[in-house]
Amino acid sequence: MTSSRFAVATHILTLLALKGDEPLTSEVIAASVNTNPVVIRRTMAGLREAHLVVSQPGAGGGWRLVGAPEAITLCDVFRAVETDDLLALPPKLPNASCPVGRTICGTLGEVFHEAEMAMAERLARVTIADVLRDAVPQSSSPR
Amino acid sequence: MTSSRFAVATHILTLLALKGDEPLTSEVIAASVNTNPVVIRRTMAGLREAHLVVSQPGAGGGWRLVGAPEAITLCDVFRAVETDDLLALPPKLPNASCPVGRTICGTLGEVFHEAEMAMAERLARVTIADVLRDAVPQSSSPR
DNA sequence: GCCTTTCGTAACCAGTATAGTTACAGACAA
DNA sequence: TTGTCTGTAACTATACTGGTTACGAAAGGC
Repeated sequence: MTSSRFAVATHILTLLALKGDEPLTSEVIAASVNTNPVVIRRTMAGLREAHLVVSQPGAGGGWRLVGAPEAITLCDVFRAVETDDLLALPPKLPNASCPVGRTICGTLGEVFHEAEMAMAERLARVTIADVLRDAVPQSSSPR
Repeated sequence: MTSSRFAVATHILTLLALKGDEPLTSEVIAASVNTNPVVIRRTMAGLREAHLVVSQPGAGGGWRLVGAPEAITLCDVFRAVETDDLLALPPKLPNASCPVGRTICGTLGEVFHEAEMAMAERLARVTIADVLRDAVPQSSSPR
């Protein structure tokens, strides 16, 4: 199981998309996510590094979305906040004197990578704008 | 990040496939995986419930594969040992008085499920026989 | 320049999960 | 009946997460 950082990050970005250009403080965001402002700032660190949001200290400051909600996919969000692999290899190396132990990590490493790519591709088909449309149906005109 | 149970379970099943009908004890398996026999038995519990292996107590006992290695996919193995969802929703419910907080869990729940299904489909395309072929290339005749 | 607001981050705590280990009861075969 | 296995409970060390407090630094209003 992953941490909930990915879910929290998506929630935040959707909230920022809803508010448009108005900067939101960590405290306001924390009230919607129902957690602590520090937890929000911790999550935002990854999003800022990925250039998905910008932050502004001082009075009247807060967080703003960088790009268009249509241009941010959930895959981008996932990559920004979730650094570890989802599927884990064993903590200790297997016994190299066994033919299976010698090869299993390489084999599984490839398969795991492909499986994670398949998941990422599915996430890439959903954008923050899609998530926002679920929250505020009238927020977007049908194409 | 998941536990390493999935990787360990795949290792074990490949080992059982390599040995054919000869039953392997937890101790022998533990030596190949490089861990403790109890860790092995713990992992096997899920595989036994899923009818992927059978166990036999007593002298000359141990573990044997139930079906053909070609018939066991990594998706089967994953489902047998990994019970939790991979992608997690936040521990505390969001604020229902916010339009995003009200809907985000439902929206993300669907997306997460679809993403996990995409991963499972990829895992279903690999069998224990495939993994074994990586370990012992001559173990299988080319089709 | 000073004061308020806000981010940025370190530090710490509680809860939880995992892997590893010991211990022992129960099942089975020779 | 004895030795060999599985099955499982219990305990430990370790690590990660989320929550919290605290405080420094940046920015803007007065």
